Amino acid sequence: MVDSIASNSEYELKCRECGGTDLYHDYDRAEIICNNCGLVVDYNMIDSGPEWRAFDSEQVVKRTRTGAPLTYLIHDKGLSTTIDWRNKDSSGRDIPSKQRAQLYRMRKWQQRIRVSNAKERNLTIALTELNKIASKLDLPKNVRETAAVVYRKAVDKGLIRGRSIEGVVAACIYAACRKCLVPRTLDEIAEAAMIDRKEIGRIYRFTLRELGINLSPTTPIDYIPRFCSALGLSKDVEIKAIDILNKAMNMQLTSGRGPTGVAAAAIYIASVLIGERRTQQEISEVAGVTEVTIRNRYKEIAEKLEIEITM
DNA sequence: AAGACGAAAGTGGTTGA
DNA sequence: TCAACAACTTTCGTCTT
Repeated sequence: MVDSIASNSEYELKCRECGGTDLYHDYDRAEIICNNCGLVVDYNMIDSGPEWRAFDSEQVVKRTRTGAPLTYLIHDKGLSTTIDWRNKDSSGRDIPSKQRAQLYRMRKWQQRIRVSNAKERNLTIALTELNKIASKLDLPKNVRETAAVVYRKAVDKGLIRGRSIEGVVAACIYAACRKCLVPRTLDEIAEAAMIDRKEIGRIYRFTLRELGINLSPTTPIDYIPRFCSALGLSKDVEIKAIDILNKAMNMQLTSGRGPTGVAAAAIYIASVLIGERRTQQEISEVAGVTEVTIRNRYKEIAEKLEIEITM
């Protein structure tokens, strides 16, 4: 996330996904959210300005900085009161039996109010599921938040009815990964969520259409950092691979090709050129494509870019 | 022996009538 | 709804290091 702060230097912020400038600065949560497509543009930003500087649009936002951080990952955004289950008062003494009964009733109502209607209940289940899947995939927090935002929109639009909560959650995660430019393949998500890949894809397309979200197609470059680190390759290889991809994309060598296959081929070429060779099989495993595809792609690229590969 | 290569047949998804 | 189609996969025999 550091580089995104740097590249969006000096608050000339646009959503890097849809280009929208309608950004919601949530200073309480230290996040910037695109009102157009729901992307969590940035998080953990530092509010460097003094309290009184929030004078225009931010004035509606509460200026106080106290309280627990809000999060979209808890169904009530972390705002609820929780009543302790222990029968002790604040100084640790036992609470007399008369008041215990009252406390019991309070807890009961608290529970009822906290998860009051169908939507709340749905969110509770879904967000738990979301975190479970996201943990399996080691997804960073901003991706989870983005997925949660998308899911909330889906619930508001009533898109869940007729679909499984898990399926929609998986689709939201898939979308969030792409929005945040850390794409996972449908296969990876399907495995973590234990849902059929086709179903996730179907729900994904449906959700995007219904919510009017536009995602630019993933580029092979988005996959490079993850694949390289999975292969234990150095930054040099990564840079070289991205360099190759940029040239290849300029020459229209990537259109119509699966981005993972192209990324795998670029890494293969780069690893050979830099001298940190990985076998086609090793790369094919992390990229989720076959050696044959890597071969086909890298033949094309090497030929057109006139790169000599000596074994 | 491992890795790379490439032909051939099979598969799943998109497109256009 | 169906057939055509391109991309990709699987499989397998051969070549190279």
